Amino acid sequence: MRPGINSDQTERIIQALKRAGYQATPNRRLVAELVAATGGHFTAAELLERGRRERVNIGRATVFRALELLASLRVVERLDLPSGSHAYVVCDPDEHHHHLVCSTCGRSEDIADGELARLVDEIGRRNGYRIEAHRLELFGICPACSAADTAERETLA
Amino acid sequence: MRPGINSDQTERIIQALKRAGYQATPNRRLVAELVAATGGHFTAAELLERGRRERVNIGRATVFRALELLASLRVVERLDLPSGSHAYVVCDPDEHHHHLVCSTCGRSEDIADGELARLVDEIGRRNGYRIEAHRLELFGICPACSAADTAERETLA
DNA sequence: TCGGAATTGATACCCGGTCTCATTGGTGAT
DNA sequence: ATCACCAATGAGACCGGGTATCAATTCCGA
Repeated sequence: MRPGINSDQTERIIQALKRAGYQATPNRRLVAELVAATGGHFTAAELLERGRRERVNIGRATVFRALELLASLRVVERLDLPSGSHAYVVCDPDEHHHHLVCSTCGRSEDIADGELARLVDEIGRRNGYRIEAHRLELFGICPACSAADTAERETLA
Repeated sequence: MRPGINSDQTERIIQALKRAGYQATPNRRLVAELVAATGGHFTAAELLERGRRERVNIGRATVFRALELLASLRVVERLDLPSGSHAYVVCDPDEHHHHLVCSTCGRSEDIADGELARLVDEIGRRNGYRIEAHRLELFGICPACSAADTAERETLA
């Protein structure tokens, strides 16, 4: 992990906590760091495991609570993978967006809503629904994994 | 429930099962009927409960298995509600589509992919991802619930 | 009618997440 | 510095949705 980049992000998360009136306790700092240290998605169980490597006594509930808190601040978002399981991703709390997730390495990109808003409006109008929320999730192979994949294929051939 | 409409749909589900080489057992017929009898989404637990009202000894696993089977045939799809819980909806197995779900009554409409495909392509290209799957979910208030809501509001006023 | 495969029910289990509750720690007013 | 109080924590029980196991049944084709 590149310290410069991630400690920035850690700090941003901590600030978000404080701004919302929550304490920046050591546990929450730890979770913030771990979250910031992943470029992609992670499960609660993974995070817990990583957390326990640094602070043995951190409770399962504490990790879930921290994640829930971060989710409520929109610093983190929970996504539903095609497999049916859940994962969390760090993301930009400031604007409505969607996620593009690499199914190989788990890396995730924020996608601006863009034209989708128009499309969603139109669908609502056409069906007479008052739309309250929408969610778009994209899954695929990221450039790096794509490259790695073809490289491997070539070595085998 | 209107027999004409739903027995058609029940039959379609049964046919799909047979076509795929599965037996149309009494249990599966029951599940098919129950599924067809709902206009909107339902949880596995609800379905089980309704099932037990008609056939006391139907097992929980059997219901889950039937649902899983129908899902694999794309007759039914599992969706992730904003609340985080899961629900199932009946839907058209023949073409890729998305769902518009009423958050009040649970009714659900199939939405054709339409322009979305183009948008998805473009996002993939822009990010260098090879997109494998995408999912759009819309939540809102259906016309009927909207109407009921304003009606109630007026009586109160 | 028979034999093997498919289906079933009961039940134990698993996993992600939440609840409870007693303890600990932090914070702000004094 | 002290104290009172609320926020946060850990342990562990609990819960809900779903799956695995396994023996008993049912179905279907020969």
